[in-house]
Amino acid sequence: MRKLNLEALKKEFEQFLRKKKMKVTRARLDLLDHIASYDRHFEIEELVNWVASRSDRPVSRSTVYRTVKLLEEFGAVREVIKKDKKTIYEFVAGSPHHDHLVCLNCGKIIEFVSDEIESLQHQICNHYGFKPLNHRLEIYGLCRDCQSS
Amino acid sequence: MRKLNLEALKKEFEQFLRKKKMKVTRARLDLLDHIASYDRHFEIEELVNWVASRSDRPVSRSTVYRTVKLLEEFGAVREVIKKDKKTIYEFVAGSPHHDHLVCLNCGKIIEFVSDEIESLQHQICNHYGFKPLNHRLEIYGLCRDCQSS
DNA sequence: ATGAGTGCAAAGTATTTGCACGTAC
DNA sequence: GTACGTGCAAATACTTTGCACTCAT
Repeated sequence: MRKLNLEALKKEFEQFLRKKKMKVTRARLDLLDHIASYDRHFEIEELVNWVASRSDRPVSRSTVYRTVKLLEEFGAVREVIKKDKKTIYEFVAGSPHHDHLVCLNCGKIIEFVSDEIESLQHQICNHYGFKPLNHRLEIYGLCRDCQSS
Repeated sequence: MRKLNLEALKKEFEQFLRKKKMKVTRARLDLLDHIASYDRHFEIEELVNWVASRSDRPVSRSTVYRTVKLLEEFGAVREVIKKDKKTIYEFVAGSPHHDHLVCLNCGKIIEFVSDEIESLQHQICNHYGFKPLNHRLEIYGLCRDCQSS
């Protein structure tokens, strides 16, 4: 599956925190652990419950919000879409950049990778003198299953 | 600029409403008018104020929310991004599909069109048996001006 | 020891909704 | 005249924040 050394990632995160003069706390490391083991798209509420369910050290909703934001900055997590009012995130450390097909009927999310699209994007940015830091491509429609029914 | 006959668009919208057995009201037509003349990215709050500022018939925030949703369904408006908690829309009737470069520093939005990317997207959808209805590509980064400063 | 981190409850904010009244048909 | 549309205020629902306490350094 994911070719990622979780221990190494945690060490990097600790360094990231130290560099920002922030503290390496149990809640922060625990959350990175739990998000990595959840290993798919998640929303804050799910994460709060997931943590509560598999550990005897729950983390408060506020801290989850604060830490997810931090992990986003660190680069281990990214925002996928805002669906209704909720934000859906994904754990991305160790996996290549990818985009999404989102089924409007069943909500399924299919990931795909396209180097050609990535490279066209770079051409476009060059043309505008724009420095890309991040991007997001989502295609909304109907997945195979939902088309038949 | 925009090659669009506003009167024709309004007629189409009226037909759209009748087909849905909805009423053709002053608020609905007025809003289409105002959005067309605003002619750039907008948020609900801006639209409410814009309408209030240039007409003696303001439209309530609730009706704006309801009507924008309707115009989205009709196809004259589309959601661009959710920024913070707000949703940013754009008027799209009469203009070709395009995507966005969003400057993270100043908030500027640059539009671009790429047929190559569109066609690669179709290839990907075919591969997954996915029927695309709609898509959204945003590249976040720094615009030319914000890189220098 | 000290200040940053955490949990809680309260506040905030974009959006939605119930209801009484107005208006298109 | 009837039912749908509108405006208002209240309700929602996700997210943020102030504050007192706890913990990493």
